[in-house]
Amino acid sequence: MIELTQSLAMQSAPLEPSDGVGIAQQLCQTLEDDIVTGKLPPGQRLEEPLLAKRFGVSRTPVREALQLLTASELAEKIPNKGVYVSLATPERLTAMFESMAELEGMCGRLAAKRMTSGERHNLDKLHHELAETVRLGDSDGYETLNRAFHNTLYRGTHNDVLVDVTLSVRRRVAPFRRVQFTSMSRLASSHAEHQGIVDAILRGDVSVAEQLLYDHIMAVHDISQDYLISLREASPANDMPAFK
Amino acid sequence: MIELTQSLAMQSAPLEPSDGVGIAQQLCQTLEDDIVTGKLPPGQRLEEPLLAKRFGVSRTPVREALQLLTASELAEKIPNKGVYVSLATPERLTAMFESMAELEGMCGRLAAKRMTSGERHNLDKLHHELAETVRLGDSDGYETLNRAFHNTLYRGTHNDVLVDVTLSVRRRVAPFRRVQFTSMSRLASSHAEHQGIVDAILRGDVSVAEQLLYDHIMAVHDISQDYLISLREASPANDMPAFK
DNA sequence: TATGAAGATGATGTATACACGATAATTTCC
DNA sequence: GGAAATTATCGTGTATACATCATCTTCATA
Repeated sequence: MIELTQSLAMQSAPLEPSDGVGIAQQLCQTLEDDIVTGKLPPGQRLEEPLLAKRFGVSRTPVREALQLLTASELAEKIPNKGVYVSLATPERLTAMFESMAELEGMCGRLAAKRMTSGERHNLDKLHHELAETVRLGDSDGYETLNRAFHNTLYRGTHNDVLVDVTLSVRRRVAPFRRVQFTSMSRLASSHAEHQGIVDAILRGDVSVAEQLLYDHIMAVHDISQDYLISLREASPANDMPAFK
Repeated sequence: MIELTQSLAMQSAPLEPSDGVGIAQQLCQTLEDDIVTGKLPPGQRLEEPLLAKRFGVSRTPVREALQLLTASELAEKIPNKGVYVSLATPERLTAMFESMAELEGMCGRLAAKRMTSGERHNLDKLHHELAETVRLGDSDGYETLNRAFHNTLYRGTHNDVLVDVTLSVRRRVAPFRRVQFTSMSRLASSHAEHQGIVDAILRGDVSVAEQLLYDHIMAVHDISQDYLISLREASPANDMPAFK
């Protein structure tokens, strides 16, 4: 628990406001990364004064960043009691992954119908680049390219709202999707699943694309569920205050 | 344009902070209502000092409320240039309704599979209550019950995340869904569509429930699209500043 | 007269200060 | 000695003040 407190209290880079965007967005991005990578574990309290001191800014942009996190459901705000990193129960995890699987399937179905030949070619190219990272065992590279692969699928729907919705859910599950890439065998099987997906999309097979993408996400769910349960057995009770 | 400015500048109820929740949430709710009802038209600028004066509060909770609106995509924030009520092009409208239709269909499919007998009974009861409002021509009552009807469907999925996502998209399309209820004939046909949906759900017919719900939403899309186009013909150019 | 630059005006972005509420520690009473 | 109440401390909620940026006006110049 000590290093966690340090990660909150320790001073970070000055975070100049002269950057392209505002301070709050940078803060939000940083906190989001820390949540996804596990530096800020679920249930962790996010105190404004501490964060303000850590980043060398006032509470105002910190509040804004915390509100952004809350809006994307990565954190929960309890009135007069502070903001906490969202806590995942096995039920919530299942709900998140099922939603993600449904959305991915939906995107795949629409993408198989609507993608231009250029977009289909791009998807195929990404798929081949992913093969390289699998061969090298480069899990970081795989994660990056994998994100691009799925993004391409989403955008293939040619529906900006659907892209937004899907991305918002993906951000929510990101902290739990990530664990899969630590396993090399999962890297390979993930890529194998992609193969069928790409084939289905390239030939415009909407129902197969939908089904395979659903299964693709649900496979990750099973892994994450196991991981979460093993975590909760290790540290039994997480004491996040309930609402009122 | 004069009455619009007034609706922003005119002082409103004092908005005491002693209420159940914070000031920002109340502000957000009020502004959301004003957007949905059309008092604040798309493209309208939302200036913090004006709103602060109108509600008799400082800029801080106003900023928070505007950020909440921005998070739900009802408004757009342009750095250093202010917050504006989201502007809908026909393309965005179609994207929103298609997403909504897909999500409703998905919810209907899962609800048809998972609803308890009690939940199915509730849905049927709401359907019969809706019949009453149609008979009376009570469009306000219909709108309220209709919301409850669809909410029951969403919750029937037993997936909180999916409920959240669906509700968030519904809030986004709300300003454009609303116009349908001004037409009496639409009230009747909407209710007629519900009949088939309820039947499919009660007998657990997943694919028919999904398809009928998709069509049900897309019917509203057609109406809204016509309405939007007629609007844009009336007032040609809406001058919302572009990003940079 | 048209055009462009400089100043004025006002809004947004950020920082600081105060008020309220919650939690925790200490004291007091049983 | 233990439990309940009171006070102390700290964080959140709100208000206000200052800095920065955008826009509009105005005046000078071509």
